[in-house]
Amino acid sequence: MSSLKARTRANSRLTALLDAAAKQFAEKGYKATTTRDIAKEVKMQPGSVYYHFKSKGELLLAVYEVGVERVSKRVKEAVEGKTQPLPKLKSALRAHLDVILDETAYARVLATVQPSEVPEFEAQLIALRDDYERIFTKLMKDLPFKKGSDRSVIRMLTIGAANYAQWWYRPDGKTPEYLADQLSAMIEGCLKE
Amino acid sequence: MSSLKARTRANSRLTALLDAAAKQFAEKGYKATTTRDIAKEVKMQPGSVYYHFKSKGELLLAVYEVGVERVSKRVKEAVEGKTQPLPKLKSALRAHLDVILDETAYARVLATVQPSEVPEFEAQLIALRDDYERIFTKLMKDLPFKKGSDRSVIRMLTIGAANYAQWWYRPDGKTPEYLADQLSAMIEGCLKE
Amino acid sequence: MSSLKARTRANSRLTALLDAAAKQFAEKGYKATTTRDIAKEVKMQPGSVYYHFKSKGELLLAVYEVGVERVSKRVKEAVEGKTQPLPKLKSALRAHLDVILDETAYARVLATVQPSEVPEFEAQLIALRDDYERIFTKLMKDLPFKKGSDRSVIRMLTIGAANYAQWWYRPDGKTPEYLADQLSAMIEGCLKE
Amino acid sequence: MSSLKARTRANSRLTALLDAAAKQFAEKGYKATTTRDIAKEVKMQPGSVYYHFKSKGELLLAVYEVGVERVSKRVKEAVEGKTQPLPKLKSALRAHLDVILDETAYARVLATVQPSEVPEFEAQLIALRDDYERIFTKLMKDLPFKKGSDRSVIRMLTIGAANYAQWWYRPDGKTPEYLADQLSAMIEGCLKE
DNA sequence: GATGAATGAGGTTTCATTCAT
DNA sequence: TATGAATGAAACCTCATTCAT
Repeated sequence: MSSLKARTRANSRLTALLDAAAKQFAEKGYKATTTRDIAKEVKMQPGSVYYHFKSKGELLLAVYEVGVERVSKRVKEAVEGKTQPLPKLKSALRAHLDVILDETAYARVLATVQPSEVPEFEAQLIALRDDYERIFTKLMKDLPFKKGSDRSVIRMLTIGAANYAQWWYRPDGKTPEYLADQLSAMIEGCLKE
Repeated sequence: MSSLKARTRANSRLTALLDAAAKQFAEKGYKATTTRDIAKEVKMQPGSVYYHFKSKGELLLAVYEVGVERVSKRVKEAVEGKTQPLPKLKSALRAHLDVILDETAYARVLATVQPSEVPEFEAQLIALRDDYERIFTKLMKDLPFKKGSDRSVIRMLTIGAANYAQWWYRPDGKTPEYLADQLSAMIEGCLKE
Repeated sequence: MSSLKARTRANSRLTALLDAAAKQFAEKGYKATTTRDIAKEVKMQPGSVYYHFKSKGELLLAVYEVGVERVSKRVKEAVEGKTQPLPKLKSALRAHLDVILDETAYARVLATVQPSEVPEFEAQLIALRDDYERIFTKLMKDLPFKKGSDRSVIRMLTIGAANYAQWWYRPDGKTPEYLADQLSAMIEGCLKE
Repeated sequence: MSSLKARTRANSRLTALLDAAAKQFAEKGYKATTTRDIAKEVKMQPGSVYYHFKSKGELLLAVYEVGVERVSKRVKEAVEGKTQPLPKLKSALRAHLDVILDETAYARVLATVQPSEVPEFEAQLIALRDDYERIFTKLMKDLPFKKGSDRSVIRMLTIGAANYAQWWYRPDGKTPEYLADQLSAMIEGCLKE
């Protein structure tokens, strides 16, 4: 099988299928999403999904891959050109929350579906997620934390705060950027001045 | 039917059933947990669960209730006697993370199972969770935030950071208290001095 | 789960289920037999089969076990009391063919379904079959074969001839006993006089 | 459509397809063999099989035809030149077992797939098989059986013993010829001297 | 206070087959 | 000569739930 990217470029049905899967996985979680319902959304027969993916798990894996790729790209772009550590992190957080709260569902799946829910692909899902989180590890490395502040714990708490936001965030309230700024301020409080 | 509390006091099998349910809901989520597996863990027949609870949803509701009660009690105890706002919040966060990361599974379910996963009881589950979160609303009301800091957003980000911790926290690393202190420091940075 | 024997004694639906499975496995083979059709024959829902057996494979295994038990019992009874090797073998072959060609389907399944068709239980199915064939190994050990005759090859050819008979035997022609006598005669030709 | 022979001569892909089908039908039986797996073995797409054959059943029929043709040819060649009935039969049995146990899978399919498994072509498959077995009917007609021996039953038992051998024969043990000799000896025992 | 037997709806997956290109 | 995409029927199996005992 050729790469997913090559395949999707050529085929709009496959893209639609992935979109539907991403949307439903993000909304309902992995287990509660049925291949039947995904198929129905793109007007396929349930069995037709299996022409494109060998199993429900592989479908999730594909969504995860796209998700990581998209959010990584956006965050990297947001950071580009910036040189000072704090503005860099701020931009990154804005991009992250923007993608997770605003955009297509792919990235949201990263925050919704825990790798442990799909034992057959747990390792691969974790690896993908770790890949992404490494971007933040790097960004935080350059920040001058106060004595007593634990860089890596703060990183995980921050990512958690951002990812969990999808469970309470309502688009009609504050913007993702606004959330990002509040979150940045929380980190800023832990820095030397 | 009499109250759950009265029933559990009188019946150890019922307690075991709830314990098993809490454990499995916390570990695998609502959908991925089967009534069969819960029953098996306490050596009941699948059908017997329905002697105690009318449905899987009601079982979750019961777990949620116990969870809220326990974590509320612990947090309230932790705050008791303290008068200054910041130490009060710190204590509360410690208690919260302690219960969520350390203790029996009941409280963890609050962070694992989203009310939207159980439409029949969504309203009640949200109400229970809101009840609990109100404790933090109050605690934060007394804190002197800097200009520009959004009390309610910071509250939600904080709770999110704490709840999400269960997905990455390993008991062999730092203690829950340590996490709580880092999280407190992040809030502290948003306060006037 | 208690033993199959105990369970079937107590429950006629389970017995009916096994009977239907045996009949259909014998007639159509393992793959071509569907759990749906087995269920339908005993007026159960397809899913109900899985209350009694964990999988289609386990259902076959149960049939195999009963099959081996029945044919073993009949052959052992047929041999009982006889002391001379040749008459003993003749009786055994008669019993074997009788059960395979005449009786309930259980034994026929042994000759119809090759263990390799059910990879998950291949080892167990082979063990069961070997158990049974050992009866013939013993019976043949006492026969005085001519020089050049290979006891074990002749045993396998004989069992094969008998088992294959179900593919061409028509109950309206000769009796199973008649076949057994012809087959005995073929073996007899290989003995010293 | 022109004859299969003509088509295969002209097209090596078709030959490969038939080879793969024969191999898999022989190994796994008709039902357990999927057109997909056959296609995959020759690196075709599943749909492409249907360019060559109208259905899975016709594919089997083609394999059966080739199988009968090959084993017939080999047996006829083996008999050629010989005049005495017993050596003739011995040669025939050797050839039969040789083809069934040693050679390409085509012939093995005759012994593995029962016509009843493919209702749409049952009659044709039986006819093909009967064609072949008639060779043995003729060979046995010339043998001087003892009184009491039933020529046609012995023929069927013999063919059964030979065909069933594929289920237990291991190439690392005795040779097919050796089996054939033992089987011949069993028949010989039923002859007048 | 529970169980044993079963249901029925629906889940994931398989597979022979079709058909436009 | 094929293939890529899909279908539709049906396969095995799961699971919340029911109910007589």
